[in-house]
Amino acid sequence: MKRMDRYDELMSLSVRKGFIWPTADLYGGFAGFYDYGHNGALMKRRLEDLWIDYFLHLGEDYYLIDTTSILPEASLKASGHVEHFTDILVTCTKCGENCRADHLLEEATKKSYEGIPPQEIDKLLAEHKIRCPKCKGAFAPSKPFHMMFPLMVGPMGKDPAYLRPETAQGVYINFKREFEALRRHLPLGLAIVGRAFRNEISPRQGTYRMREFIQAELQIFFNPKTFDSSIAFDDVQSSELLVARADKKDQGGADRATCSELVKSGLPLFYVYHLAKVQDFFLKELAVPADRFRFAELGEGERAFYNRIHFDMEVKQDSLGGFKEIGGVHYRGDHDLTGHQNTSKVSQTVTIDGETFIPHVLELSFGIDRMFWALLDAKYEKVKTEKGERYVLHLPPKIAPTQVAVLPLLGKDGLPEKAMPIYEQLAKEFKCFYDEGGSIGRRYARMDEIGTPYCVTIDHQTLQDGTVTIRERDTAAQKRPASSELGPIIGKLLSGQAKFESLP
RNA sequence: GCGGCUGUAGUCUAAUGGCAGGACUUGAGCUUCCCAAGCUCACAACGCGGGUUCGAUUCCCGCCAGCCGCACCA
Repeated sequence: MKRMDRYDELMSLSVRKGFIWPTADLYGGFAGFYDYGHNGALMKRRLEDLWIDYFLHLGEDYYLIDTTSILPEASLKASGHVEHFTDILVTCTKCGENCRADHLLEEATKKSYEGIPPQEIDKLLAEHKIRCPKCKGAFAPSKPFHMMFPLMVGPMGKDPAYLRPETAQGVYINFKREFEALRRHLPLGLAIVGRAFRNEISPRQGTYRMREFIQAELQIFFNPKTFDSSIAFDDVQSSELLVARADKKDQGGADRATCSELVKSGLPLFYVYHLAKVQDFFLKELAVPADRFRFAELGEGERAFYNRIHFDMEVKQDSLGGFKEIGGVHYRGDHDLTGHQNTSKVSQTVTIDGETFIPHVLELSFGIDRMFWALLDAKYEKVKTEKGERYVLHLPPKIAPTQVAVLPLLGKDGLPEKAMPIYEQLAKEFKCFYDEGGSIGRRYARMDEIGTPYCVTIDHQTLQDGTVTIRERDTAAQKRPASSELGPIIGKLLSGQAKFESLP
């Protein structure tokens, strides 16, 4: 299927069924912003909960914290964002072309102008006689373009601040507090699931590049000399990872390499271990097909200067034209804590077993909205039937917005009266949907399309012996337990403790 | 941000300088003993603003949004 056809198909599902749509589309939309509807909000919440449950169990001292979306300028100066998250743009007075001033200077002089002060730019451009690369026109005075949204806080607006461009800084500036509160243990994991904001020049491709988006990030603080020895590497050493090294990732696919092989190739043991855990999350928890997942290594010139090692998680999405980044695993060294120590003048060193050092950071960073969309792309399937075709959203049961539907086979003969108490009972425990309108096939199809994993049907036999049918979404197979056992059965099916085919 | 294309019910689409039509969906009812069956009825749209015109969904301009290409994405 062509990319846009698939994209339109998914966006149509999203809009029709209450997953996601453009913010303020009542007013024509708002580029780079999306709202979640009732199914989308539930699914997103479940995805976040699954992420939290999985990643906080990677270590003993791993916790969720929650920090503000607005940060004072000083903290973002220390992180480098005020300086490096700004592009100096110059506009051609003749053809209107926008260019990055530092790139023009670098091209002309072959020197780096990373983070050059804006007031220097115009002078330098004039000195080197740089003109528009397209039409040779002259440039208007340069303007800084800030990827961060600036705010003026307080009644006089005198306190400069920004909407956070990433959640990570909330963790770094709270590290010392949590290190004390959690009684000076390393490794220490601190996670945030929350919103981040970037004033993208050109938001495109739906939820792929948004101006307000949700990150799930785990920052692991550790002693680089001892971290490897605390890792249970035996658990993963023979696991195969799907990896595209920097020189090969343009070819589109991925190679399989065991964790041991990757360590032999020079990657740190702790780093490979966490790659394995991240891959398990995608393949086992989210059930992304193996041929749609890979780690893509970022080479020297592609990664930020402070990232010593950087692999992105990528999921192949037909709606976006191939493998697209969902998140990254970044070994950031002591860059962040050192930066905050230098600016705040508060020591970020720790002393453990007589050794004093600044902890290193391994960052596991995920875009929730991107994962959300990738799941729709990977799981929404057109299925041919005898009479035509229908759509099934094969979401993992843990992520499905509605978990079970209760459906009387007919809207008469006392079946609704029998079904209602069953629904009320299940609704105490699960997100449960009741529907008695229209043919049973139509109601199954409706549930299939929003990914409801199980449907319970009340028929005439129920009136006689109290049994009901449970129908599984992906196979349409049915089982027939007593209605009194439904609660425990569905609970086990949803949590993965029981398999449908092994039900009696 | 630049250039090109586009914008009609929830979705997909038709036509038109003079009452905007259909299909699917949705809702109500009938029917129906397990996978979008059938019948009846109903709800529901010209992205926003301005201009030309007796009259604009249609032509023109601006804006917004989407797509493609470029640029951008520490």
